[in-house]
Amino acid sequence: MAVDLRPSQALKLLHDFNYEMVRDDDRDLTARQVTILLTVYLEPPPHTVRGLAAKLNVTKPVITRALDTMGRMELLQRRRDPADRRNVLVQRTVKGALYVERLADLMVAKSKALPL
Amino acid sequence: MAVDLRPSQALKLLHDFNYEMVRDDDRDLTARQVTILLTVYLEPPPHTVRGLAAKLNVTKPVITRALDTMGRMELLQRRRDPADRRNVLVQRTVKGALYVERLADLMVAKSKALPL
DNA sequence: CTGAAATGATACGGCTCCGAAACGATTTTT
DNA sequence: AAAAATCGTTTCGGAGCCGTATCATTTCAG
Repeated sequence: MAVDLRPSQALKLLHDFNYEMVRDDDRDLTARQVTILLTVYLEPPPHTVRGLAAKLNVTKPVITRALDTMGRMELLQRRRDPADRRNVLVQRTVKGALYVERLADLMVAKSKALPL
Repeated sequence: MAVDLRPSQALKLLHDFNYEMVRDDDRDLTARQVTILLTVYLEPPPHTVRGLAAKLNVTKPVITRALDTMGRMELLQRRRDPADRRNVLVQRTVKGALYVERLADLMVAKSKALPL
């Protein structure tokens, strides 16, 4: 069955999802950080700093700093590319997988509560 | 028909939506700002600083500053409550309505593109 | 009429993020 | 082997957002 979302439902879903995130977490990820995280978890590897920067249309330092931040949070990890040691490969972590799973569950729960 | 979203679809929707927002706008709203904006546009008035702060579980200055920022962007506007001049009523604007409409359209478009 | 309560705004110091530019390490080209 | 190119990081000054504490205005209670 296709996902058929009306504009009013889309807005309510967006609101309810953000509302829950804002209420729960003291400090949450920026839109850029979420996009980086989900890109790494949803799209096929490898993910490099340069590749992510080009894909998201941001500068390289933005990626580096986002990796610093989300690395501290253990949501992502860096690893040198053994083939070309100039590259840094961005990889998933257990904690990151759980975080992404929580995002998915929250979206699903909020979508189920939408009015017909 | 109910909105039936699987976890993998939810994540892709979240990713695609954020991706587009990040790529388009140089500077985007924070999760808190989005939540404030959608609360004002989706829930029945009146909306006061104190009421929004309590609802979102944030401090009052957070709301004041968000109103400063989104007021400059003309997405929301302040108005003194004539009945009780201590209150500030947060109201919609034409520009804000267009912005919210754009959010809805983007969500709908991305949901239509989801795999079955 | 005066003091307390309520409301939103402001001041402050701290933290994070930003883009541009410069930098060190590594690889590729000449 | 030297020079050029590539990649990610760091540095810099600037801007935004944070929570706490305080402030001015307005309303309400005694």
